[in-house]
Amino acid sequence: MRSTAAREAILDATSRLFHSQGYDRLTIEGIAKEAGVGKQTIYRWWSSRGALIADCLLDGRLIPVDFDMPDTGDLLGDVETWLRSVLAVLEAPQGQALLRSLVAAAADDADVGVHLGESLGVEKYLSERLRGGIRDGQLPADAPVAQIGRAILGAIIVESLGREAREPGEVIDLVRYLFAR
Amino acid sequence: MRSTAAREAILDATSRLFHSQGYDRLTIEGIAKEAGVGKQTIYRWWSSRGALIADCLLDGRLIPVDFDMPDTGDLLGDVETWLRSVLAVLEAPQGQALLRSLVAAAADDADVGVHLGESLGVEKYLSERLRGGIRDGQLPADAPVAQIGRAILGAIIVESLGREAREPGEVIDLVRYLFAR
Amino acid sequence: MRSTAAREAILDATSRLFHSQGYDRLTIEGIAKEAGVGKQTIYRWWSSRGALIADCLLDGRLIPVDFDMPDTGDLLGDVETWLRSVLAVLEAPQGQALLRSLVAAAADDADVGVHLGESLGVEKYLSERLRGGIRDGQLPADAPVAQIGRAILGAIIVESLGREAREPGEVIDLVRYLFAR
Amino acid sequence: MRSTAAREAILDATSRLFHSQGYDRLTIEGIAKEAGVGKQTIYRWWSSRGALIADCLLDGRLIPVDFDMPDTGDLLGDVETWLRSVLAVLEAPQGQALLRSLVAAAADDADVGVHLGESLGVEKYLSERLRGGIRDGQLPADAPVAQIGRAILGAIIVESLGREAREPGEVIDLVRYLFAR
DNA sequence: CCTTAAACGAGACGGTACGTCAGGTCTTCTT
DNA sequence: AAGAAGACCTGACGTACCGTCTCGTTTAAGG
Repeated sequence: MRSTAAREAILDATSRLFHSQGYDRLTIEGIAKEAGVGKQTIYRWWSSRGALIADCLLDGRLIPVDFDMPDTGDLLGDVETWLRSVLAVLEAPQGQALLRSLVAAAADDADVGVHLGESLGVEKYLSERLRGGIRDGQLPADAPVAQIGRAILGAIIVESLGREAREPGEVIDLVRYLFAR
Repeated sequence: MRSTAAREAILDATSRLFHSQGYDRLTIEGIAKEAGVGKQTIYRWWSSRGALIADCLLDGRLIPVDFDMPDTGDLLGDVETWLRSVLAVLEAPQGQALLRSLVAAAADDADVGVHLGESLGVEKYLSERLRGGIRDGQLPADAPVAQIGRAILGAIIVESLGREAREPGEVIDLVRYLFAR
Repeated sequence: MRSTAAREAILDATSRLFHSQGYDRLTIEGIAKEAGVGKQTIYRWWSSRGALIADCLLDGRLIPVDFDMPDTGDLLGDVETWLRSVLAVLEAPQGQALLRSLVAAAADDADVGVHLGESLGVEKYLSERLRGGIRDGQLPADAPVAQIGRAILGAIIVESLGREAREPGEVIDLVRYLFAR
Repeated sequence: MRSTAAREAILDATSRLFHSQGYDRLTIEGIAKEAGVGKQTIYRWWSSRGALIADCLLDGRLIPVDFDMPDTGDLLGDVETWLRSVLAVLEAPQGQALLRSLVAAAADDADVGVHLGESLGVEKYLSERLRGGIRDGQLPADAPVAQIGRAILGAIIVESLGREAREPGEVIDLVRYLFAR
């Protein structure tokens, strides 16, 4: 007999606070107060802070972007389209901090970890499109599709962890290098 | 006049506890007790938990491996040599957890972030070797060296965050793909 | 909803430690540990160490003596009865130290101060009995009743602060002098 | 080869801080900093905070008033003269707080205790004058001189501990009652 | 429709850790 | 040699959250 209103309020409060304060300042008490909810109601339905964030992630509340990707037949162009929508998130105010918070949450909690790449569209769209690239011969048959997806996302993450002043074009250079053959 | 004994004891305790308990369970009080030191002595010299970890990282206390890399003339072979020594860290017991703890620390704290790649030898050895690959024509002149380094490290990190049962060969496939042309 | 068990345990621990260690060695942490209680539970209900002691005082946990005083018609005799029960507290082991601790607490904290004389029966019994002495003519109508009470208690306190080896009869001499006319 | 300059500076700082902050906020570190002195220099010459205060007391740095008392032949008048100079201290700004701080220090530390009454002139002047009162027949031969002194001082202290809004005349009523016969 | 058990908000509870303050001891360098 | 400076270990401060545990109070089914 679970209250959907409470669930809504909790996930809402969680994503709001996650965005405004980051993962490390996110507390269950803060969420409960923000959501106007008792702490027990949170503990009743989620086993940990991580589970809560994973739920938000799955609901698309943390990265509210649609990473759907067209298949125009131009592999490099399509991948750049996807990449630009990911980079757009990072260029928003606090975008880098948001990514690092997601990474921190993913490092802390397995639930978040398994859903992080997913909610950025890596498996669903990027890898899928790469497999298309193999089918139509734009990529060699033995191209390690999943690894290439991880490499692109990973390069973005490592750059963010390094707090380097981002040159927006750099990851695109990587992508071009990956498919230039 | 700063006590070197205290500094030693603190960094030692920090790395010991970091390895045994991970970043999220690492507390200043725990370190102080383990090191037989007052908390104030820690706060006097380090501004945060992150600064402490960054110092351990620089001292090579967290990843006690030498990532020096030969230049045998065989680019792919040399990169695989480097990669294998990185993967060896992950295959040790708790290796994956160690990497995730490092990532969590890097996400939390800028000091750690800027030194993470460094202490895995990414800039110092890997990128340097790649530049050598450009010089001797094994890589095209416009290969984005730094990005390739981040991509390899990033793929490893993303895989670890995803808690995927590691197939040891997978990242090597990526490396081969990157240089196979 | 406040836990009476916790309140009981805290006041109990406080008075126990106050007796055994004195005011200056009395710590909130010590009380919390002795009471098997979290520190916050103390801070939630008492604003300071003094408030805690004042509460113990009001509950009769620090000076567990009944200072009720008969009215036999013999003013001097009755006052001596009261006085002897006060002196009995001082003659107990650590009695002088207990009084000094109470005085220290009263000097530190207003709550304790306003209740100190009260819990020794100065206002309730001694002053009341003196007013009876005025009514039946054993004291002049303009005798400063409250001041006389304070003088007797004050003489005891000053003597204790002076660490003078107490001659038990001395304060009684004062009382006799006060009423001999 | 003790430095008198340091001694001066320390006692000066102590009494200055004692007056401005009270006994409970008086710290050795604060005194050292205020005096421009190393902590060790304090610990070298005084065994405790109390000893320091007792020294200040003896030097007349805490109650900078001369309680010398004339002998005009009028016992009550002379005692009132002494009393008024004591009450003047209390009526100064923070006078009550100063007295309570002295009492707290006296309760904490025996050295301070034995000198408190003394530095208010109780033994030296008041008791002495009372003995004169016996000699010239204004007091009965068996009047408990020391006790009467303590009673007067004690009444003032108890009143101050009770945080009662002082009616300046009240203690004088006590004195009049004590000698009206 | 009415009861009745669950889910709920509120928040107290025993804990752990935080970052700070001061205690008293101990160099180390200066005068 | 004594002192100024201040690092050191210790222990307590008052606060923030943790996850668990009552409390009444909704609230939504099922009798």
